[in-house]
Amino acid sequence: MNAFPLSSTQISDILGRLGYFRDLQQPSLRKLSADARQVTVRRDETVFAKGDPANSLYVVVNGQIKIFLPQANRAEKVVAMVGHGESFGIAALWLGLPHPANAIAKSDSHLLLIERDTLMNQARHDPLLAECLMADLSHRVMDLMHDMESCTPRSSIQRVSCFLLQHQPEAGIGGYDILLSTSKRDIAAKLNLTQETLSRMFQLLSKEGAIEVQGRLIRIVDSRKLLDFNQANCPPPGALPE
Amino acid sequence: MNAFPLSSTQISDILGRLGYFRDLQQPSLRKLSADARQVTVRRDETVFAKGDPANSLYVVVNGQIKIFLPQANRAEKVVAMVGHGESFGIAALWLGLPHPANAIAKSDSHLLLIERDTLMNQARHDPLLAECLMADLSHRVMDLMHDMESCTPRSSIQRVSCFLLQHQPEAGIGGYDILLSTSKRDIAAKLNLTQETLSRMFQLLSKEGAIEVQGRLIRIVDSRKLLDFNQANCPPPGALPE
DNA sequence: CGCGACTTTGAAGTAAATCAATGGGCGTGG
DNA sequence: CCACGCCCATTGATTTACTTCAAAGTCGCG
Repeated sequence: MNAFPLSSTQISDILGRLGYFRDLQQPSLRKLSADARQVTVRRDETVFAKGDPANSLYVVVNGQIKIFLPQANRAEKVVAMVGHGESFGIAALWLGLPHPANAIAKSDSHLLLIERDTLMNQARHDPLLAECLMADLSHRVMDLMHDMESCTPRSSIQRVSCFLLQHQPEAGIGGYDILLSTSKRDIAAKLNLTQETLSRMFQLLSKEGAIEVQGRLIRIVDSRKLLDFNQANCPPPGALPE
Repeated sequence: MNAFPLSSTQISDILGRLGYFRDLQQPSLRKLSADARQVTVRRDETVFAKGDPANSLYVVVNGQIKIFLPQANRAEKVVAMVGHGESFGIAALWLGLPHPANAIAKSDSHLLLIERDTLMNQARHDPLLAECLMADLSHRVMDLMHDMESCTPRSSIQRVSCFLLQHQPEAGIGGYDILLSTSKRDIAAKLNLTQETLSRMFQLLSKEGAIEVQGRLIRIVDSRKLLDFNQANCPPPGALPE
């Protein structure tokens, strides 16, 4: 994890274009940039580990960071994939607690680090910043809820169909495409499945004519069938209607 | 869900004593209380369902609310148990999104409802309130991460031991007591287990001398053994008699 | 005392993990 | 341009841990 010297105004520039802080005013941006630094991390490099103190907010300029919980048996539960313009590490930072998960780079990445005190002080002075952060945290909560929803059902076919349905652009019954944000191995880890099981489920859904799989591109052909798989108690067709 | 008329100052009083808003100044409290209302919900009554619009923040004065994701097969995933002085519904509220989960009363409860606009406006004016809300949301994120950690491991014995270890007061190896906040059925639903499996795991841990169970009181006798169960790839060879 | 809710116990079936090996895609280097 | 190695994905065979179904046992409370 190499520090990368950039002028404060350069950093302020980058920050301002990041969507995350899009609505912020110049003075606030400059304050945040004052002692911010940019770092580069290489693929597979650890940004922080579970239990590390949370001293700064991480904003992803480019690349991709994987947030995951380490588990026994070398398994891991993927919590989030963080990409361009998104941030991570805010909850632990705000409470002054150790990080609850690991963060490693899936590809070479550039990150901006904003110091804890700087952020908290500025949030106290700028309601707009506080609003940004609230919105970010709220999104995190909603994401985690969706995650729970897709990784807790008993059967794997439900987990997978739930996941695919969550990526539906609008509540409708048309078809749509999903480009997986990461490898199927990591998607499996997000759904609490093995890659083998995920593969088999994709296959099953393909055979049923619900989806088509081409590498990382999943084409949802018939979302109604997905709904059936999601709701039904799996195999017995029409077993328990109410 | 019956509305319960209380004067604004009464509500302000209650709010101020709630820990949640402990640090707030009087003027802020009064603003929030202005159009707040108190409602009573009876045991098993639904406060809101997944998909309902989020119009207000809920603060629990007394009683207990269960937040859970409905699943196929009548199963449910318990996300949180909310008790005295805690709040729920903030994430969806802040983003103007529908609630991601269901909320029902586990026992007769009194709730304070604060309107969305009131809360957001006041947060813009009072940095202290914004801080409170940030801290609350951060806690929610941390809780959800812990939840993930305890409900995702493959084996049920790991789920249970992880859960028990998370309630350890300090990082140490001494013994301690846990008073379950709700029924074992709901605890099982939180860990994504059936009540039967949870019961069997408690039994196993008791036989191993790691814990003692007396109703809702769990006495952790030897947390090191719990750690073993948590880390090991299930039963260490020979440690699990038939 | 007796009812209902919660919990425990038992027996059986199954879905998913595990282990193991093959196949495909892609970049590097010969 | 092909050959090689690496990583990711797929496929198959086996095992077992968990759910499910069913029933008995406990606890608390009117």
